[in-house]
Amino acid sequence: MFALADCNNFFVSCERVFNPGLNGRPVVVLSNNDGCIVSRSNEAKKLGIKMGVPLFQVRELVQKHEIVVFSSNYVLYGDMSRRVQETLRTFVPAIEIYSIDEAFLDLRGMEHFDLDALAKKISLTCLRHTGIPVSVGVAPTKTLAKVASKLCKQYPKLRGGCYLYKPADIEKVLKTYPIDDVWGIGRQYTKKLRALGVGTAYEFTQLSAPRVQKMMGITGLRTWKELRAEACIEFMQANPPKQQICVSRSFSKEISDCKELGMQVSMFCAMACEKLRKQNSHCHQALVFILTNPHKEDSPRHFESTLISFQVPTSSTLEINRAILQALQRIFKPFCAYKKAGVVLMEMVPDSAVQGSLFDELDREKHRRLMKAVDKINQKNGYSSVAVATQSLEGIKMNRRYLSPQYTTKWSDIIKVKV
DNA sequence: TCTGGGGTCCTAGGACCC
DNA sequence: TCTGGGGTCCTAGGACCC
Repeated sequence: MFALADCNNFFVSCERVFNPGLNGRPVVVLSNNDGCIVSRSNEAKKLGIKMGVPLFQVRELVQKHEIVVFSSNYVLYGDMSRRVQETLRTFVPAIEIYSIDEAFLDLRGMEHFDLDALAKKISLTCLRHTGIPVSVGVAPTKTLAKVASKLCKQYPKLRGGCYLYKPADIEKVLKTYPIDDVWGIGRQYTKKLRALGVGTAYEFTQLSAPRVQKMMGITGLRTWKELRAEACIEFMQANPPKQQICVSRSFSKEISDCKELGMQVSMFCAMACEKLRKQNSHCHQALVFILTNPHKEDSPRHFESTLISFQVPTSSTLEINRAILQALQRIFKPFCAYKKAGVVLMEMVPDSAVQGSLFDELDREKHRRLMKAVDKINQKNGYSSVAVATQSLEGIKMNRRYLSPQYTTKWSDIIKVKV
């Protein structure tokens, strides 16, 4: 058996923990740059606010119903996520962190426990310890555990925990479960399946295996098997190092000045390199890209990227930054208004497997020690206490009009309680 | 006026090798 | 006149996830 612990409306729930006056009111949280709605309270969902819509398209609705709006506060959400994870770890030997608001729990070998009671207990404990409501679904496969956790959200009677294992129960649930809510079935497959008259998860399980494989490949077949209670998506306790690391942002105002753009890109580069070192990797390649606003029809559109290869894999911010800024010079076009830029690191190798070169001119040991010191200082004293001089000192040019305090990570933002 | 930011896996087809 | 058989690697594109 596997469990999925899924935080309900996670970003909104984080805001509510420190601002209980928001309970019962419609609340939404925006993406970076205050662009789109990425988290909604149940009240906001009921008002018809869709996931991912740009804020400006629902402005009227927001005003009419006095929907409370927040910019995304990832420092807060990251910290709350860590607290939930730590609570989960106290219940099971192994958890797989699937995303900022979801984790799978390995319950293999725990079948003699009352798993329904356990699920409810986990949910209640998370709420008590962190203030975040969590839905815990337990089932024989990961895909069915996802189904079960969704049931918790639909039926408050379940008190946050649902154990779905009897074949008859599974069949009953799948018969009313919309196909597009199944994990692994996205928009394209939904369209194809609906055209075949498959509207529920149950109907999908009734197709033949070869037909499913032909239409949706091996991944589709896995989903099909999982819905039929045959576990085939592995439980991954340790998350493997990333094969790509990307840092990119949209800007609040378009940038036409090469130097100014360089300062932003330089900062993305430093952020990406920090992530790279954190997972103990070096990279062979780096890519920088810049683009103009694709939504603007009348001004010149431009997307450009360039790839840099390093002879010897590197994780030095200095080396990568220099190469990236040179590359940026080559692709930058004057008279273009750039709306977004990013840096991607690729072709990773572990620190321990770096192939050196006889003709290397860089003192890599010196860079390594310097980067280690920089990371340590920044970790202790806060983000970009020490930075490359080409980096922007003002941070990212980003709208964050509705930002909440950093309640849990900044002394001055900690809530004061009056006695 | 205003439109996010990260990732992964799989497959088909082309280039190339012997 | 006739024109093999087996393999690998790489890339782009398409699907998916949160």
